[in-house]
Amino acid sequence: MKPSIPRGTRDFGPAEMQKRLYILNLVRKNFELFGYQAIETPAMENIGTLTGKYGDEGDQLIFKILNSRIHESKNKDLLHKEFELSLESSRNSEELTEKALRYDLTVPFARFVVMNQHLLTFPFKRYQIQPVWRADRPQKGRYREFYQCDADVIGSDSLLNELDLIALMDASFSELKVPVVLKFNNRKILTALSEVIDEPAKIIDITVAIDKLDKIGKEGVNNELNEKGISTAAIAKLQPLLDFKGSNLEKVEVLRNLVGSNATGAKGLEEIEFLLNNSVCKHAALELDITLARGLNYYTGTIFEVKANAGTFTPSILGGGRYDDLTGIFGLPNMSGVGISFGIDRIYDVMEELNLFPESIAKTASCKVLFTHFDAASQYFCLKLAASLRANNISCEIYPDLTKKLGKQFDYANKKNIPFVCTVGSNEMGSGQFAFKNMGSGEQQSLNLEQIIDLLNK
RNA sequence: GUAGGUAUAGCUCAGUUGGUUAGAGCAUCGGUUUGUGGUACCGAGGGUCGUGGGUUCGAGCCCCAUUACUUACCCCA
Repeated sequence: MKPSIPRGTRDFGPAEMQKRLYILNLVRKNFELFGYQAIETPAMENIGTLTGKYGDEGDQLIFKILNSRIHESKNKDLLHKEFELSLESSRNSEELTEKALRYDLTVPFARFVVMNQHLLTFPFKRYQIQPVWRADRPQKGRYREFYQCDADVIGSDSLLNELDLIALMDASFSELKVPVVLKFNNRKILTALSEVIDEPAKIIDITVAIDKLDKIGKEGVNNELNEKGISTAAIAKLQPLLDFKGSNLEKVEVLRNLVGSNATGAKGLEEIEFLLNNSVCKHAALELDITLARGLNYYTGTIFEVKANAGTFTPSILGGGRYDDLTGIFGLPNMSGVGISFGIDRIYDVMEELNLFPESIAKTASCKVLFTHFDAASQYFCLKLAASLRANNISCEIYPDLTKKLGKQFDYANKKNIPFVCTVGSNEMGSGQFAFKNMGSGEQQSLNLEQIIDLLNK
């Protein structure tokens, strides 16, 4: 059988993992630096936990898991009916599928908070680094299995949390040396907008259309609004938003004219101004993007999106925002939360594109010393030497196969970037002086075990 | 769902208007070198040319279908 893996999934070899871990460890370090604690949740959730949280398009992209042992069902007539119904529409039938792979980490987190509320101290700050799955059509920078690295605070509506997250994003991208634009907006503005133009029911259509402005342009947005049945008068009122270009503060004024009189709009403006006045970005370019909307349904306040600036390749590498009532659906109301999600797979792609990985990563060796030998006796002797090195916290390995060819064993060390080779034969076993070679310089000396340990611990 | 591109050795790819036994580099194994790697030289193994059909005296190459992968749109990390 020809080996293959499902489309949109990838294997990661040692070289790639070195680079992935570089990003991952840096992000994890910053999460902990800012006081977030690790949690994990299962790869699969009950399907009802996930559906309805991501918008119609999002729901279509959830990977569903077929119930096991349906062939043993006692009610096959019902199964036949459910299957036929599911051919007609995208409804979920729990008879056929009651579990699904998680689509993001935020919704499982909300579920976790509700189930574990008696154990948690609020405001609760958690981080979570796990894969998620989306039944998307893969293409450049888009995978069906990818990692999200989430940091969320729940149980606090203070805007200090937003400021802290901005600092966290700024520090992380600065350390990774990835050039970014940190865009933000506030869903309250979009809510107010839909009220001001008398189309409150169309808020999602409006936000989705506006979000596409930089891709399809003003006319494209207007066409889409028109197709969604938004009135001409309402579209006319939106034009100042689509036309405007200028500084962050000038954008605030445009918004004030548009939605300042609306109570929700005024609140949104207040929040935006607070973030503009108090956030500190040393690396990222902070930009109020009044057309940023984001597809996920659960956001209600601040929304974040970070775009990498890698020439023509400018994928969105982080998303996030505030959700006021995500736990309400699970029976715990009044729990405002805010969080962000680093997309490390795309960060990896950007860093590869811009050559941002430190060179030292490529040279990382599997261990420090390789023991080479000639026969079973000398190989066995290496076991004791290896144990001594490891007891001194020096990583090492013994060439596992028996071969008379030293060259082959040296070649192995060379290919694995192992910096030192210690050769053990009958002479060495007798004298306790080992042939110890530095693979970089080619220099070789005769040392006893103690001298080797001293040299490597320097 | 819509539209393009690709499919030849383990990997990356050549392969002329259709012509005899389908090639290269890398990788693997062996040798030059039976106690020393990177460089060099010599040699070996490894392919039903994605699959099925068609055109032709003759198909890796042309035509049709099909599958997989990939890119763009939609949406998103």
